Amino acid sequence: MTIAYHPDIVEKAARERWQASGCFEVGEDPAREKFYCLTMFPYPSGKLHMGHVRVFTISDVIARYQRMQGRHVLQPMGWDAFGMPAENAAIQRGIPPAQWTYRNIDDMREQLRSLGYAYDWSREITTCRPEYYRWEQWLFTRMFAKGLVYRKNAIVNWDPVDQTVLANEQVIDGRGWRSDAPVERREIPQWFMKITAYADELLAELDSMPGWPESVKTMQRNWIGRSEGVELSFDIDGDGAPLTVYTTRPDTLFGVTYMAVAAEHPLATEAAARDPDIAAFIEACKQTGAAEATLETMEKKGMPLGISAVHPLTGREVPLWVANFVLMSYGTGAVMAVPGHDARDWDFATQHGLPIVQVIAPADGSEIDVTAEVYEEKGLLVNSGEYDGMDFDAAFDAIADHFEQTGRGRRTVNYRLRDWGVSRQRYWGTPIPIVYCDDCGAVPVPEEQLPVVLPEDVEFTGVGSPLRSMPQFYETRCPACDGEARRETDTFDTFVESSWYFARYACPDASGAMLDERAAYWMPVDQYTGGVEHAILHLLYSRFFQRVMRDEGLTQASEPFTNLLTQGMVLKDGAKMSKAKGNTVDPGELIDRYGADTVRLFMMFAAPPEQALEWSDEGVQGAYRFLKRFWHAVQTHVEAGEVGELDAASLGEAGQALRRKTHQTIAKISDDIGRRHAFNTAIAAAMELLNAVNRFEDGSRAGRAVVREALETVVLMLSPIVPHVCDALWAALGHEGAIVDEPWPEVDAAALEQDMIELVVQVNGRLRGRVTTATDATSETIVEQALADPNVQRFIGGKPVRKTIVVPGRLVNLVV
RNA sequence: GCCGGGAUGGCGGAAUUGGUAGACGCAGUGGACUCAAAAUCCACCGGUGGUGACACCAUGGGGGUUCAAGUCCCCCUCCCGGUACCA
Repeated sequence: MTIAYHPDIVEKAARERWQASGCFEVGEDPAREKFYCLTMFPYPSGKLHMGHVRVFTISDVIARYQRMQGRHVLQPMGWDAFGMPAENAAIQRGIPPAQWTYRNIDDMREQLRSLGYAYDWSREITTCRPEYYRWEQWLFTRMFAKGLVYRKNAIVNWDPVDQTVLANEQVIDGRGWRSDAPVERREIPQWFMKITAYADELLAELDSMPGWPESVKTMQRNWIGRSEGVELSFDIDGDGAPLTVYTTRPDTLFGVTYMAVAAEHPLATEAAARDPDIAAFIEACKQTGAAEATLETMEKKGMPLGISAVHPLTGREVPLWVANFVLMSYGTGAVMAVPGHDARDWDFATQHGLPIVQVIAPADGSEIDVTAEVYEEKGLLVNSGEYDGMDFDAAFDAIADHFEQTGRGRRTVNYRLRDWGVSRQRYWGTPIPIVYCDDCGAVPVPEEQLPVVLPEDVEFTGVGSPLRSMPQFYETRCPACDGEARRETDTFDTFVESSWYFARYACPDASGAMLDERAAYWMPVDQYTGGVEHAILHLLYSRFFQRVMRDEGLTQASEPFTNLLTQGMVLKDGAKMSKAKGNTVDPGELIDRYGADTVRLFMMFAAPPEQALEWSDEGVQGAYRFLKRFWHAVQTHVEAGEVGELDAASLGEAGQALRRKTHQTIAKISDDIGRRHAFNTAIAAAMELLNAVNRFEDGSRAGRAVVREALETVVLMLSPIVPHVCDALWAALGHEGAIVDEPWPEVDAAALEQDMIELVVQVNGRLRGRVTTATDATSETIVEQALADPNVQRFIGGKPVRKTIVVPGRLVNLVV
């Protein structure tokens, strides 16, 4: 009687064994090759969701696989614990954010344990703890000293009813999510980090990061958006100061028919003082959210300011407009408009009846009509005076030279990337360590006074930050002059915590420094896994912080993550699983019913990791069914008794075939997991091998030896994916040591050898037959055999064969 | 709007470097076992025609390159992610 598969018993035993041996808790071992495997840490929202299970399982499979490859593997876990949901929960349920967060962490840690991840729990990090964020505050003061942070006004979404700043997410169709009042753009002073100081390095290094997906690198390049252009100034009629604009297309300068400035531009403000209609328009521009998607998709509107600029080359006057699509935060807040050769300018000119002139002609001499359709390609200059006939490069240089020589402009490199605004007018975050003094200004909190501790026991009403009504928090003395002073009540963007946590896992208990020498051993992260939604912000900020820490002498590496895997979302009924849509599946319930291995197996089998995964209850049952078959196959094999020595030389044809399949599968799965991260096809290959074992009928001692090799191979290779059941099956196969300490199986090249091979025969590229030939057959022999096939002859139909193509090991194509 | 990604049977997906489209699994159909059901096992399983061997059609839509295209190029549609205060 075989023992039945009881996942609850098997999984509990395996986890107890791992815990007792402490096999996943690692110190630093310079003699061994390290492998730092990291998952983007979760926000403790309350319960583990399927998206978490997916990303953690992917990472765990890689960690366990690398361990079997002999590497010294670190896989830590922690909590991105600050953030808005805790404040929302506090408003809705009257629980202080800290209490809500710590409770969630405890719940989620238990759920994570039930999934059997190979974590080093001794390194757990929680970002809302003062012992963590004090180093973030410390680094900020270091950056302050180096001039890498500064304060300036920036635009926020303002809810005029709730009297509070709104996140973009809280603005729904231009209205506050709670008050339903139309939001306003408002300028307030905020702290910025100079990420642009590293823009060139962040961009250049992308070229030498082969371990990152091209798509992510492309997105980051576009986000940084380095452009080479010219800043040039237009005189304003009357005697105002000249208006400076930035353009990447100085070759189109003669096509300027109007200029446009942002609503916040000083020239617009001046005009508004004269003209109430303009004032009203600017006011209307401010009645909209600050998100880029909102600004770029809204209808393009504008008004003439009633003043003109003087074209610096032609001397002609061009009208000056204020327009809602010009961004104050990019370039100079003003643009020269070339409607003939810029799509946005073209739309605006068409709408407002502004002239459109052609100044670029296609290099191939074809005719275009820019009044009918915009032409944005580079070409040859026309209607451009002395520059006529020049191409883009020649015109760029000639015009840039002219402006530099006359002192009216200069070549400039511009970035789309903006400095990182880190101030948040929220409570549940890291306090920004600044004190404001009437005499000394903004003074950073000295190191010995850190951390500035966030009070956790607060009354949370949702109207403004509680810190602003806590004099015991904000009343302080100036660190410079000891006079009366006021603490900053804004907190950091939560992206700040997640921009350096990966390094802190190396030394989570270091009390005297942000990082110590252990970081030199573990950094950089070898494999980083997380959602593609973080492709730009989190990953760019982390690359920035890594460099700031490097320049502070805390770590050597410039890049924090050597290899990056961005996994897709978990969908159900075609939509992302979310509480709002009510289509969530609770991992806990499934683990109770089928066990963690079934959930892990389904997650890894249902789709490749980068792709969106469609949830399927039936698919989970299929995974469970496979594990039962797997279990049964090993148990029946073990019960059949003793197994002989494997004698590869004397095997029959069927035995040889099964051995070949076993070793082909080792090669396939090693490549699938190790190189391609194609866990779904790795599992499919394991299933195929198990199917082959089940079909294999030789019950002799020699036959059972081949079966044993196949089964041990499958158990070893599936152990990163379904570690609990493999732990039990490895023991069932008579091994005393734990499977987590076993090395990955190796391919026996001799087992792969084959005398005969089947080739496909095509006629004119279409499949017409198959031939079996010797593996080393010559092209002539293969073609001869192919021509002997009657169906092939039928399609040749007596016509002469014009060409034969032989693809070794695959096919032969006869062209007639 | 802009940037990135995606679309293959009834469903999830496979096809790794341009070389047999549909591996593996799910669902379904038929059968075995059973008093019965569940579980398990076996067989079939893209569409059309054909008893069949086979043939034709088929990888979101349209065009192109090639002996050969799901894969490369051009154009288009729809869906997803990001868009700087969601994490």
